[in-house]
Amino acid sequence: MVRPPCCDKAGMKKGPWTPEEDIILVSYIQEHGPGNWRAVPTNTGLRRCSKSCRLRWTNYLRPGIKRGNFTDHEESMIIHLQALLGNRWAAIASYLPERTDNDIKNYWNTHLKRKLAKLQSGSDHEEVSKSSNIRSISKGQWERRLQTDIHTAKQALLEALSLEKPNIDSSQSGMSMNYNDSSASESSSTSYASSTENISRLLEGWMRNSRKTESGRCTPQQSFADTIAAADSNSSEGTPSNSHITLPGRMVSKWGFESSTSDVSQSISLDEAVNFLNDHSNILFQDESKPNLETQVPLSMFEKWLFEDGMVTQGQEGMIDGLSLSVDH
DNA sequence: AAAGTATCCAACCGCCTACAC
DNA sequence: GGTGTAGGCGGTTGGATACTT
Repeated sequence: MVRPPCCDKAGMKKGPWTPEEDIILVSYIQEHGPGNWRAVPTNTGLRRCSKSCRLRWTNYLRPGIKRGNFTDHEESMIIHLQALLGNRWAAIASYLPERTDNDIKNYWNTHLKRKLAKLQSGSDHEEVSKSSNIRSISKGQWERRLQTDIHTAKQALLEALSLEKPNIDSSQSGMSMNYNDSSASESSSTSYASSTENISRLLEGWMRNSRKTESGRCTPQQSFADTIAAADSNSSEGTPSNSHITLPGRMVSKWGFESSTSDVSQSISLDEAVNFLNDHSNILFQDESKPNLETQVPLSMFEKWLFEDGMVTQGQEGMIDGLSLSVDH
């Protein structure tokens, strides 16, 4: 039996997403929420397959995604988790809430794999191969253990968390507002698809145009060319602006951008927008696929449980240390 | 400056699983 | 229980960019 394609491939567009497509998708998701991807191309008129829409959202448009360089801590976490879980990128990504599985996978394939390979062919080959043996032995044990214990452990940790909630740095919360986000602003790529902040610039520009055209109404499509121009001019300035906001979908509605047929009936300042985001972040992101950070097991606790309880008792802490120390930065 | 090579990463492909009927 | 479908996942590709010669 041959599986039919997820959608009719004929007439479906492929390749990089355009700003307009992104806005249409974001606008649709703000109205309907993520999910039911099959209906997205039909309802939005996007000539994209449902999978493509889902991927674009989860890997790029979804709020809370951190882009740019991986920190040392993130890097060591990936190495540790990959050693324990294998190439289960989605599982690994669940412990790095701001990173997508695709990002982690790419980072592993392009950076970490090479680093580890370099290490393995290094001078301390003997020690490395010893660690590799330990790793191959421990992986199965740990997978089993993880399967059986992870739920219990998480429950316990969540209970502990509910007693003393850690202060979550706003810069690390699931809500990503890219103003002052150095990692985002670092990206100086000129291609549209490589920069999330372009979406915010786009929307910001669109808002500006909305105000400008309030008296003489025009459709989003009509003002789109101006918006692109505004985004481009912002982009060329090079320095990040405090007004660059990565907009979750529902925000767009608040500002009046509903669909191609909607009127531009509201306009608010960016400060107001930030306040709105702060006030509504719990609502805005509650149904995202990524876990809420408040319900996410903190990495330090997870690591502690993972490595102290297991590795130490099995005399394997050297493996992890060896791996993390071996990663030259 | 131009050509060749390496690297990065967004997006696609195909397989698998869960679920509805 | 069997079948069809949607969504999720990991592997891979290809275009763009960066770097080297």
